[in-house]
Amino acid sequence: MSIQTKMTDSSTTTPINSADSAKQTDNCAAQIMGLLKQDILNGYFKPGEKLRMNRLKERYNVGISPLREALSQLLIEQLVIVENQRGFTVHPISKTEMIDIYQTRAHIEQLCIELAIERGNDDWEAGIIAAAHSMRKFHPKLEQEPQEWERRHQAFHTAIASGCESPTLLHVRRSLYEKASRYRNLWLQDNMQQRTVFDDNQKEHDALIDALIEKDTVNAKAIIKAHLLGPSRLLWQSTSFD
Amino acid sequence: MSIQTKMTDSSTTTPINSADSAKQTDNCAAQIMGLLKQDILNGYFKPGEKLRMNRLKERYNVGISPLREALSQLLIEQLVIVENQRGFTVHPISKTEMIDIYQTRAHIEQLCIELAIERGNDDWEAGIIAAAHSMRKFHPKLEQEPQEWERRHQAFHTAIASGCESPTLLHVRRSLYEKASRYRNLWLQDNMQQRTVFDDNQKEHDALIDALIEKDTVNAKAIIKAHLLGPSRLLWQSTSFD
DNA sequence: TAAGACAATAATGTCGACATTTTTATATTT
DNA sequence: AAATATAAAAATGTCGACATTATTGTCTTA
Repeated sequence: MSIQTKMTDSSTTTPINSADSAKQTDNCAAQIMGLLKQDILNGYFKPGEKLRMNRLKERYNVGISPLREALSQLLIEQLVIVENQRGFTVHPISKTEMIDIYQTRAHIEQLCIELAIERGNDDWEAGIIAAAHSMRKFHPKLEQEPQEWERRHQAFHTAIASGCESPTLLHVRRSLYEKASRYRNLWLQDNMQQRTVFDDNQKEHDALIDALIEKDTVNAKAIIKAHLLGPSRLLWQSTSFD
Repeated sequence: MSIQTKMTDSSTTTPINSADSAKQTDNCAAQIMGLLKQDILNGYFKPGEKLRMNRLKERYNVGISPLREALSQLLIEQLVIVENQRGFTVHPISKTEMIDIYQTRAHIEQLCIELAIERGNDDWEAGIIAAAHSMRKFHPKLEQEPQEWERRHQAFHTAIASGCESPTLLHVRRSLYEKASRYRNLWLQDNMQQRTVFDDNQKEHDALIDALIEKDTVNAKAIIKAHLLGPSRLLWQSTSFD
């Protein structure tokens, strides 16, 4: 019935593995880690919620050992916290932390862009154009499949940042993106209908591409900062939490 | 005989817990995580070395479960890697990765300083002066207790960076410092006798403090970059690995 | 009625055991 | 003798079980 013992039986694994990118080469704990991360980032497990082992066992159909491993990995990314003999808890959210994460993210993104303009070659520019095209084509279907649009949006910005050609810096960037996405998901549920916000987004994207091609570092950094921090300001002002 | 079942028996726990900062409030896995990290950073476990469970069990006197948990935590920090059904391995080192880590670290440190100069108050300046004094007083005993000097050196730079008042950014900074310390420890074993390097260090520290007090961001950023990347250049040129 | 002590319940953290897989050693064949 | 196939050995990854600890509910008492 569990994942790892019946690896040949596809009927039991598919309902779990079909959810997202779970490489078959990874062991059970790594797969659970991905699923658990998704559930936390998407808000299935609420901030501050206690993660009881029995419930997790039932949800993912695995034993305690891989669960503890998966939770341990999320521990370092500060998505869960642990207290001795009191189990695991979803990391609580706070307005101060959110502001800190978003501002740090803006600084890191600026750094990526600065280095990318220095080091980026033609392939880098081509990758940006391609990602922008992919995102622009999907713009009409924004309301229908928002998460696919978000995927392409992320791919666009990743194509830009990857020009820095620093795996270490990109690792930091990814970690911050994931932390921020918790707050973003909470926000998107309320503000998805605001189409105008996304139209402004599109204009900023075009301006950003122009600045990148022209290697205008100062302008590009200003645009990306506004692009990241602009929408989050709405969230800061809301007094829904903290 | 194990740690957690005989928590009242101090005779068996002290030889393990006395090694370093292992809070009694943490569970067994967290303590093992700290010890394991130390052993990897200090080079007890060599890069690329296979971490056999039986050996780890004997070394730390615990079962498999807490070991897997501890290793899972180090997995995210990229200190160990794991392959399905082939166990854990110490993350290998490479010259390209080292260069990337050090350069990223320099950028992050510059960012911390830039923000610290903006946001830092009198307490921040006082903390720097105090840490510098503590380090300077220990300078004569550098050869006798190099690791205590290193601790004070780190405390000095942390006092500076903490002025940015961004837990998220400081978390990133700490993570990069730990990754870099693997390479630094390998280097220190060979170059500890070079006293002149540390004397240059001292001059740079004084210049850095001056720039910080005068809120000379440009100068401070240049100094910290040279301070971080200067010594590492020696390591880059050595062809001892990769 | 409210506060505190005590018992019952539930949950956590670790170990040992078992099935599966990888690695090593041996034997066989050309 | 070298290469492949086979068998033995070791190591990994997961689960169930047990001791310890926290939490909840109940009962007593002021």
